[in-house]
Amino acid sequence: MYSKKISNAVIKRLPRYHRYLGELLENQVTRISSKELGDRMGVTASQIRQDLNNFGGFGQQGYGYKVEYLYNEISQLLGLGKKYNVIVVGAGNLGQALANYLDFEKSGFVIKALFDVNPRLVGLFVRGIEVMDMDNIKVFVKNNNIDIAMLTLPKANASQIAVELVSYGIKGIWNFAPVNLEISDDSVVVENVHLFESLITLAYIIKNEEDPHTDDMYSMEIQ
Amino acid sequence: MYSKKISNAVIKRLPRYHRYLGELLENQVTRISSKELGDRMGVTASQIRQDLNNFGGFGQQGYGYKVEYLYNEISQLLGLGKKYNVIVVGAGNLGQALANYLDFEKSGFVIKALFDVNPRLVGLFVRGIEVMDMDNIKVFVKNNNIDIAMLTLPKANASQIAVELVSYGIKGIWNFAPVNLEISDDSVVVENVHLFESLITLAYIIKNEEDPHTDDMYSMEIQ
DNA sequence: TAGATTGTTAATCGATTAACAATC
DNA sequence: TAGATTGTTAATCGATTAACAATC
Repeated sequence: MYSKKISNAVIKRLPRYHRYLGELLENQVTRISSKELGDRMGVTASQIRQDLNNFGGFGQQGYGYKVEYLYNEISQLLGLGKKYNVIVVGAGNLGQALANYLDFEKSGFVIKALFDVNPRLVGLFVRGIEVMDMDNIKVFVKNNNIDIAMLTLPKANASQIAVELVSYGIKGIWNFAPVNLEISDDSVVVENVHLFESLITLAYIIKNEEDPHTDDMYSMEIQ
Repeated sequence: MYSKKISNAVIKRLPRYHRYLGELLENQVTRISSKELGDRMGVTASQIRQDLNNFGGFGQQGYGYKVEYLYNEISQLLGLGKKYNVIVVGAGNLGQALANYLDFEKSGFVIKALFDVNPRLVGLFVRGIEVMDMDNIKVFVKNNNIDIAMLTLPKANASQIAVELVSYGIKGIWNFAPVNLEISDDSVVVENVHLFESLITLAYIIKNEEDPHTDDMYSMEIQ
């Protein structure tokens, strides 16, 4: 069966369509054209139609798109409604913040445990979820069918632990450590969130907008 | 004076070059060719040379690049070494995690205060930094020359507060709220960090790699 | 039916890669 | 000098936008 490759650019836009459609739904909007949705989102109608047609024809000529139907279709595409078992590796501030973020749970990302090497943290409970010693991670991942690890470790340990996690059968790593994980195994998906680089980029653009030598040439479009 | 527009794609790669060069420096590597740097980073030598030549010729023919020199030049380009006054707006888990992240301070992003509406949080100190009542934000921003606001508010309040901050003269907003801030004012730069969308994207790719109907067609390249 | 808007093909634009003369 | 590798121009590739026939 042939199916064409979906570009990463398109995939990254899907959650955003989903979010906007969710808002329309909340506001009792029942139908929308690609033109109007594009105007609201700040993208072209063409792009929306091209993107959606990677996955199928969800609209009707002369009418537009049914908001609820399209919302549900995109939910399906994204796999929302599926349940993912998650661990948080590194129970510092960021790890705890992630564990406390309830919206993940609502969307099917169920956090099963946190892990840390720090004995002061081990045994604590964050929102009812236990912080376990890193030594237990292997057994835990294997016994609890863990799909995704949220990695909030310091740079020094991140790569090694990531490789271990992959060997225990984890399917995805959401990486907050400031390293690019080098994992040869193709069965794992890595998504890097380099917060620091994001902040530096922001500062760079501020700096150059202020700079009187340069024209106003950096757009504020981002993400 | 003419200067050509630097594309966003290039700007977003600069911090990554900076990071790799920093690591080379730590390992006492003194020179590197675009070929070897590209191999390490997983990009083409061409891309590195093209990117750098947006800003000037930093290398020498037949030799390559001096690591320390190039590192310093990119630091300069990015404005590292400059000092930015920062506030964290929303002192929940994520806000506190950001305030605790020392690496920001090291790089010149000095957090001056946190703000929250929750009276339980107001008056607390996070790493010696006071959590203040949101009512004080206007005066504080104006009196303390605040450059950047890290916004970790719930969706409902984010847009309104963002608009206010802009009116108080803030230059950049690092937005963690799951909304696209609509700010017409061109003098402010917004960088959105939509963590939830990032996680959904990860899950989507996992799902489709597993799915036996589709070939292995989603690359694990990300960011 | 007439008007609107899709799905889809074609044109454009921009970013990446390749090639190579310049030169250290 | 000969070899290596840059800076830069040209070619390719992919993503975005425009156009329009199909059709609700």
